[in-house]
Amino acid sequence: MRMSRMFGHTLREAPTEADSPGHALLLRGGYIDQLMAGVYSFMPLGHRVKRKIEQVIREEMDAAGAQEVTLPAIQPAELWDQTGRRAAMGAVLFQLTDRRDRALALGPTHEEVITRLFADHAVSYRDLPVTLYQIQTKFRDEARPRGGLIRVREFTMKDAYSFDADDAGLDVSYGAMFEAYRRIFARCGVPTVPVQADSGAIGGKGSQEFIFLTSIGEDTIILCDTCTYAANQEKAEFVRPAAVQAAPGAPQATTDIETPGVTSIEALAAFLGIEARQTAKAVFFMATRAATGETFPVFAVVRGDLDVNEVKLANALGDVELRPMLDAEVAQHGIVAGYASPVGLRADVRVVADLSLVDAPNLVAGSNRVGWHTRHVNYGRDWQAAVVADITSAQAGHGCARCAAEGRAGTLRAERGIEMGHVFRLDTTYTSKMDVTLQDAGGGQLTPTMGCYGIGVGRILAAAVEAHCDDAGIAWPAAIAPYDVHLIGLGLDRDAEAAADAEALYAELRAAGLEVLFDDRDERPGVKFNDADLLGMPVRLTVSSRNTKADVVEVKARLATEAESIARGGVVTHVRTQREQGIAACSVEAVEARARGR
RNA sequence: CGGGGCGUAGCUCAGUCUGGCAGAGCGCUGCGUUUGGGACGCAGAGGCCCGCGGUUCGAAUCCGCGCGCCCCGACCA
Repeated sequence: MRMSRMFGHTLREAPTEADSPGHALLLRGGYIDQLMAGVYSFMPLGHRVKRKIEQVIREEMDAAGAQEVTLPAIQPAELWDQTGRRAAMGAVLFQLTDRRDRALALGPTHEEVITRLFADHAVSYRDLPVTLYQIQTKFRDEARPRGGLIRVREFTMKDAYSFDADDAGLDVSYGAMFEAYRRIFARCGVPTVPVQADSGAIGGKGSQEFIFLTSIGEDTIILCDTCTYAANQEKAEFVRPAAVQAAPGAPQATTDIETPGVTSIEALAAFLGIEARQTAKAVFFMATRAATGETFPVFAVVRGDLDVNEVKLANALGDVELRPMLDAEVAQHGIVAGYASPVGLRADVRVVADLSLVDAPNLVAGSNRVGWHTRHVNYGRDWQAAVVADITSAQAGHGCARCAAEGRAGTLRAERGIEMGHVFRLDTTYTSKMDVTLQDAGGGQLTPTMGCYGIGVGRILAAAVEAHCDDAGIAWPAAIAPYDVHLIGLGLDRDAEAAADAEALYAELRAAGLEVLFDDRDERPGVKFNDADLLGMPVRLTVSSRNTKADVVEVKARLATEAESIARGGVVTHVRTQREQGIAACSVEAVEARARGR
């Protein structure tokens, strides 16, 4: 491509909308353009990167035995009613009506469509196993798009769906996708860590996310410093710090103490001169059961040094949506905010206790009257919970549960990260809701078990830039760079010989199968060098009068500090070798080694 | 959905408080000089000052109502 003909210009200053270094570089380089909140165009350079990422994905999916399809983006809304997800998705689902007033939706994901397609065309166990995938535009009306290409409302996603006869089959399909994902992220130069994750609204029995660890991430990831345990904070298990045990003898009798104006755990601990873990903390929610629409109050109790984890709490209650209780509802249920107590609660309030409370004696809890707390509150003796479960979040410094189970001491740390891909064991969640059965080998019927596997193409692009850039610009991983080589011609309008040399080299490189961005513009050298650094092709070549006279070409890898002169005759081979080395550098081992080490 | 900020040239931003010719730098066009890390001179082009309504002799500027974008939070497959 001749730069003199390429659509789009580089910017010296980044538009103010840029909110990360990588996003700024993509905007400055003319890779992407924002049309509205969370909706982007990919300009020629950005489009090329996107296509290359898709190609990597396609190759790995095909190699894993998956078959590519294209599913409709526009779908009947009633399909979403069959699984109850039209309601579950809520406002995130883009909905519209056609001219006959039929309710439609723009696909945010395709479990329903693929399950229908599968049901229509698979008839017996002999059709299993099968994995189908597509690379498609998804639509999600996110409440708040952010982070450049990270959280957007229209985006390209690769989604794959596996169908198997049984759990053992699902394990094989899931494993194949998991390994393909590791290769995809590595080849694209994006370091990721697989972490245990909550399945969320998509349902199913367990899932793992591939996380790119970065300070601009929107998820909190918990990692062990000793073993390989890693999990999303929504899901992470941990060893609770020990409770302060009672002095020898039985739990003491409760006594009320006056605590004027003391409504937070910190204030309470300071006021009484005790630790936060010697207190009980209460948080109240309204829960709505998704299946029935039934609404009920929830009173969550955790030890004072821990925080309620809403995802875990919702899971402990089973298939509910939670929202914080309004002030009026708090009063209506006889709860005194700031001094709430699990002791003597009304029967219609569902009490859920964290595991940390069961063996923590003599805690200080609220008295359920303004200005008073109660000492020596004990679970079992003074109050009971409908559910006792893990409903608190792991935090940095907590113990690693896996290490503890295996007799080691591991300490957890917390980092920010972005979800690049997510693999789910859906089990028969969708096939049973949509009533899909196949004939089995024995003349009976079987309900296939599913897996689903997603990757955000735009997120890979954005993360690749965040992971590979410097102050001057982008440094693309070899496999996804828009062009393999950036060929700069200096002073070509003044030197016909150098101009002919540059043209010849441009042709030779292309004839050798390399993709070349040729800066043939009438610009000063500084402009060209700076644009080359900004745009970030892996290799830069410079042809100029003095190089042509010496029968050499200057070569510089994007991140190298110095250029080197090599004989004109060896340029094509040299570039090809550099490209191969660049691709080899993105091995699974090399990229994953980088992933945790940030 | 709650809180905050911002909408003026392709980009970055002055001008708004205190109403009175639509501005600067970069970028863009032409000519000339220059030419190895974002040159210089001369001459130009480019604006629904987010929109609508109001106040006023007069509104980018003041008032009201919208819309859009960004940030923090809530939410997030």
